Amino acid sequence: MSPRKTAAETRHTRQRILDLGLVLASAEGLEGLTIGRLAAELGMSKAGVIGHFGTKESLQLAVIDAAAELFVREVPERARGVPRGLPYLRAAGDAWISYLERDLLPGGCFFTAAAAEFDGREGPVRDAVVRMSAFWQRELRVNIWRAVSLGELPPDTDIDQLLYEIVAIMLALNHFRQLHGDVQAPARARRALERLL
Amino acid sequence: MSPRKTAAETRHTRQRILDLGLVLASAEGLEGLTIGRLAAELGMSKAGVIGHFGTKESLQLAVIDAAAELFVREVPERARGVPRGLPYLRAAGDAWISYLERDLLPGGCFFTAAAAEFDGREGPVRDAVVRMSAFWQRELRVNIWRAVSLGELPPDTDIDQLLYEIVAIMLALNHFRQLHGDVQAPARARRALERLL
DNA sequence: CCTACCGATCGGTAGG
DNA sequence: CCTACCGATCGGTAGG
Repeated sequence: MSPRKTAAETRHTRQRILDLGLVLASAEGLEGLTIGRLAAELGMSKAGVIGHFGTKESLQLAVIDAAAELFVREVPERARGVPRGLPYLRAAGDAWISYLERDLLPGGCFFTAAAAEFDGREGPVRDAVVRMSAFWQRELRVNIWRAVSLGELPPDTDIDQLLYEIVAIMLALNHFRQLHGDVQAPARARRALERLL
Repeated sequence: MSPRKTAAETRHTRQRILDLGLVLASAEGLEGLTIGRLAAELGMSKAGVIGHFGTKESLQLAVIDAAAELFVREVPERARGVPRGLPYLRAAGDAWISYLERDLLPGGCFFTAAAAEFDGREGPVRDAVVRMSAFWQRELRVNIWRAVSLGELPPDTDIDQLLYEIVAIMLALNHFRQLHGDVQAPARARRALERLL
């Protein structure tokens, strides 16, 4: 009867926009993501694209959410069921390296790119990136703490120092892989992580 | 006689453009750097700005050169005269941390930001960023090799692994400082570096 | 170095 | 979801 799309079709279109937005934003940045380009590549009008989100900023926030979903699916979900503490840290670290190694997004780790892009700015987009980054670091920190409590790591472990060094390994993996095309970077990351844990 | 500017004045204007361009690009990215904004903040016309460079891409390349000059002045120059090998690595590492700690540019390390922005693209700008990054890493690598040769580091040292971990420390310093405002990050970087060297 | 201007694209809106 | 349109800004040029 009605030419209107069903709710399911609307959701599907929205997801198509976000899937492509994630790919484009990882390569060109969240600011370089434009409504016109999304529309052209999806065979839609600009109004059709932005209608799902209202403003470009809302679109950027939705893409960040989509990136977070991808990361959660690829890293913490793969360590689910593993005992908290050192085993969890090792499983999550392996999943994290594997996630970066498989190049799921053309621009590498979405959050590394977004963090570098927005660390000098202010506003809701920066805040969302900070929130996601902080959330995952809290998750790691809790597990480091537990590993120390259980005696899986030395009692004099500096928890924030170890967290710093784990994050450093992953940032470097993304850097060497994306900028220098270094195929040995995942092996280096694994070796560095083994030494820490 | 002539209303034309002298060559010295022209050079001075060009340098003013580059100085501001470096500040703006570190915060908003090399792509976010616009000719119109530079012109407005310098009280010039757009034609006056772009006339010094020809195209935006040439302007971006000139800003990269200016960033390289700043880095060289702040890091390798400060380690000049220090014996090559482990002493040089320690001096350069301290200067590098100090450079990031003093927040000389509002967006943190220019090359870290530029690397993340252009690692998913192609062209002369990306190539220039890769070249600068590779140059400095070669410098570090030579000194690691020498430190091993001189017995300052263990003979079984994996040179590229150590280089990877040094770069990782600096990437993390920039990340924690810029994104999370972590004032303890420089201390963490120093501690991690001491453990490596 | 300027004014004056170009076509292209930006994010976004009105109305259907 | 579309067409048609808006003002603003983009990089860049002509001519002086």
